[in-house]
Amino acid sequence: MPEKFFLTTPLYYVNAEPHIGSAYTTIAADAICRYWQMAGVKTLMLTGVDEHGGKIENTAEARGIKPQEHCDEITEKFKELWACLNIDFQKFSRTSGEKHNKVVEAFFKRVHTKGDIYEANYEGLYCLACEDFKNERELLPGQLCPTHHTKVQNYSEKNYFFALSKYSDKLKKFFKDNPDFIQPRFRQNEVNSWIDEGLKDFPISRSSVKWGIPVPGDENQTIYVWFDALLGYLSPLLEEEVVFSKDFDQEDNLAKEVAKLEFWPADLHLIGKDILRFHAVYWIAMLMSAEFPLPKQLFGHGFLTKDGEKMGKTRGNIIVPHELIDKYGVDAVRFYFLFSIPFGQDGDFTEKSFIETLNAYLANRLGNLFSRVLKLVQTNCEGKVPDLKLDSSSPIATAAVQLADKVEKHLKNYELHLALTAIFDFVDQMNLNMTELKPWNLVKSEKPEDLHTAKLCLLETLEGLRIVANLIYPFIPAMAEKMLSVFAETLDKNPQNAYKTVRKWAQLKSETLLNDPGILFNRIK
RNA sequence: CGCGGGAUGGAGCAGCUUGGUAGCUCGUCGGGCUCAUAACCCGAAGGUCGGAGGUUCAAAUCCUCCUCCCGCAACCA
Repeated sequence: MPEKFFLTTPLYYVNAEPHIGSAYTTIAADAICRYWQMAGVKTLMLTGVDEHGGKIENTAEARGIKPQEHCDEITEKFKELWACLNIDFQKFSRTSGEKHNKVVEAFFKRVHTKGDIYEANYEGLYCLACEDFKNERELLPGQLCPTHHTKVQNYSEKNYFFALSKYSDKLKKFFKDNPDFIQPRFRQNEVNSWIDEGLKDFPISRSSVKWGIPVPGDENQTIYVWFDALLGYLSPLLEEEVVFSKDFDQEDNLAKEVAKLEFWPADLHLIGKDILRFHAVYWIAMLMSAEFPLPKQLFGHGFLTKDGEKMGKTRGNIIVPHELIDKYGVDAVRFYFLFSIPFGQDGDFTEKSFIETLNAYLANRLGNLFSRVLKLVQTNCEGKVPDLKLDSSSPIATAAVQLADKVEKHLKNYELHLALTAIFDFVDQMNLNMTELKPWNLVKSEKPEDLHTAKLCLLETLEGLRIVANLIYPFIPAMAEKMLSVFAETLDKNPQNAYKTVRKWAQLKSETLLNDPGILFNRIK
């Protein structure tokens, strides 16, 4: 078990309202963090927004409002969505804040002092209509801008460059020495090939963008968004009085403060595969330059498609998180994405398979098992925990106490879907066990030993469900709480305390009354 | 030869790292049970694992080549 766990989601770009992709990342992050938190690890989850850049400037302008207003609005939507999705983050990072600016300035100065920032001319193809540089590959034949169909021009501007090329060998060695750093492992190949192709210094300032952090000592340029945004993982951890103190950006002060931080470096940067380059190459090199402690792991998950197609506004096939939540509930959304997409790979969303999965797992298996056992306990045991001695060597008991280890193993490997699969294998086992023993028949028998067997079966199932409820909590907290409320009279309501009993058998107190939670998850018709 | 991922019964996927006669969910068909949310259980039909070669006693799993799909390709969030 780790000593502490600091996880970040990407800082989402506020160019548009939150979409299902951001929600997916954040749900996964939340499940991972909730697990460690429940297991007693000191945990910090950071999410937030990335607010600077020319694109935001343009979007705000198009809406006829100031960039800051636009950012504030979109930021609220992100926060609201995280609340709806039951996301339990502790830090929310915004890159438009004054404190963040100070941190970025100090970082810039530090890297500059290390000799890794220099001025040079950036030459590129510029589209006057877009007011933006274009990549040769995206141009139409004849060097025409793809949006404006006008010819782009050669253009040269003075920029500040980060000396990325200096770090090729160091990065190479770092990834070689830390083979588990990039997750899933297959993504390491891609990173290696980027480095092998040769890393070029890249410009980290823009003269055309106003909405950004001014380059220290050069008010005509702003710092490139990525250089700024990545530091958003750090700035919220530093205290105000430290950042705003007089000599904060002098000498090694920033480094000293970073060294003092309890949670730095991040144990996991959870990101989408699209921004792997920025994290695996740029960010690590930036931290190397500043001589700050490096993160422990990077996980690049896959992308979601809808009905086999890439989602996009132009295609009009975007999944709006709120629509799904309103229609099916938070846990349904959380469960589907965590369970039915092998974590790390791309996954497809179709409403049909969404509904099928939820019905099969949440309603037919878990929900139904709850219903059947509680009904039997109600009619045959006066709704109380049967007063019997449990055998801790029965198949159900054995599987139950081993379940936590399985779940934890998969969680450590970020195999969230397998963690859930393990839980449901156990649920299946209990369903099957009941079907075989037929307690509903045994209770009608004249023989006392039959009645005993029946009640023992019910008690075992209750114990098993107690463990399931605890272990499934990080994934579907709301439903898990509903399950735990059944045992309210006999269990600690705090998930952290309840979790302590997850590897132990026979924890329910005899003769305590069980609450009826009603239907756990309604079948979707 | 730019890089990476994928191609497995009707649909969606797991298995491939550590080779040994293919597994899950949904769907279909037949049966059972009745405690339960038309649920649960059993059984059946259905795949020679994209194609071709190779290594091996043995390959979905390792190697080579090919085809098709998707993503990325460094100022793109």
